[in-house]
Amino acid sequence: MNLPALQQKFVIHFGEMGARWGMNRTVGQIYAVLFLSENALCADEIVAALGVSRSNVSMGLKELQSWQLVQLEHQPGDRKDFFSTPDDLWQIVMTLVEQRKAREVDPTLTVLRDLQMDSDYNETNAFARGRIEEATRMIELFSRWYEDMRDVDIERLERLLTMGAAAQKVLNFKPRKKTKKRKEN
Amino acid sequence: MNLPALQQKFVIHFGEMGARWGMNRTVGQIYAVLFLSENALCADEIVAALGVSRSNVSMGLKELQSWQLVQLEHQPGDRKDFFSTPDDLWQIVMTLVEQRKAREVDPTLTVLRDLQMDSDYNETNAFARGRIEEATRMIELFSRWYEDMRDVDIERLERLLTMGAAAQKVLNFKPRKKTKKRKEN
DNA sequence: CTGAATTTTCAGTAAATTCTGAAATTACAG
DNA sequence: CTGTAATTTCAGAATTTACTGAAAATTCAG
Repeated sequence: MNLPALQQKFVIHFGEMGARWGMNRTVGQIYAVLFLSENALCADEIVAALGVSRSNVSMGLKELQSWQLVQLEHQPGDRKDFFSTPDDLWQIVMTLVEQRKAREVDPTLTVLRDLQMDSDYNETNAFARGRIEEATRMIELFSRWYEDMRDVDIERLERLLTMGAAAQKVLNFKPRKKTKKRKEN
Repeated sequence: MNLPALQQKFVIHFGEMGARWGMNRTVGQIYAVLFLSENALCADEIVAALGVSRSNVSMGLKELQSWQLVQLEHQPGDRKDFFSTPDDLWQIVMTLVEQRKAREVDPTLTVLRDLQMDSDYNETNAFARGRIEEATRMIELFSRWYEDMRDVDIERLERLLTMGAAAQKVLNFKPRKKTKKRKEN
């Protein structure tokens, strides 16, 4: 890997995280390199930075495009494709959230609804039915909230988050539930 | 797999999702079986339901315990371990969020802070430094919000979500940003 | 068109992860 | 203690996923 030591740490960390975020290591690393770069980079520059094969970078960039996490641009008089990440970090976060919702929660909601349409849904034991319905309601609640919040911009977000936290504190006149799920390892 | 057809669909779906959620297929399936079961189950019952090896179930249950997603109990006069999921779905969701935060965002915050402590941080190019600092701020913002919201219960949450969404609509007197990140595939 | 530059595809391989069965360990009733 | 039930560990096998290099396809200047 051919990068200043500090940036390399960042890139390696994002590689590890990428793996936990449904991409893979290389994809995470490509993203990290682009994220730290002021100007858009072409595939060969990424190859040089990461020391992986050209084809791997090509596939990684395709993956990032499918996540809409990366922008393709062209430079005058150059035939190569150049890639960059949005300047606005908040937009990046929202895209990530949108994509993960689409990949992780929407399909579940679809399955849950399908199950409830199933002809022998009512044969299923009542407890399982209750669980399925409860889960459906919970996901729908979040989905509706997400739809409402989707386009909020970052300045407004800071206000809303503060507001939400304050509201929570105000509403919370009863003593809090004992918090037993704090981890200590 | 030895389960009523409808429950089997549910279990298989959660297996696929489990894989996207940093567990693996079997772990997701074990969780799904427990989630749909009114009473706690022992390992052999899970083996029977899923048709995987006893040792695989053992490892899966250990993993679920490390996520604190599963409770171990004992039944009078029985030496086996029995496992169940919390009755309260909201608690399950919060545990998931807590755990994913601990696995996906906290380590990143640590790395970002470390980078900024690094002796040659100031040698790093200004753009990259800006990105790192911006990312740090964003994660800290969410972390603080999360801390405030962590122990809210579900009835209160419904109010807060509604409130948040309403607040967002009220604040949003300016026209919304053009939403260009909706995917259509 | 032609051909050089660039990107993409893909079959095969490498690497990583998951799963199993057998053996080891633990837990506890008698 | 002893013996049996139950759980865990772990080395190797099976499966899945990631990566590469070579070949194919695409793009576009001339």
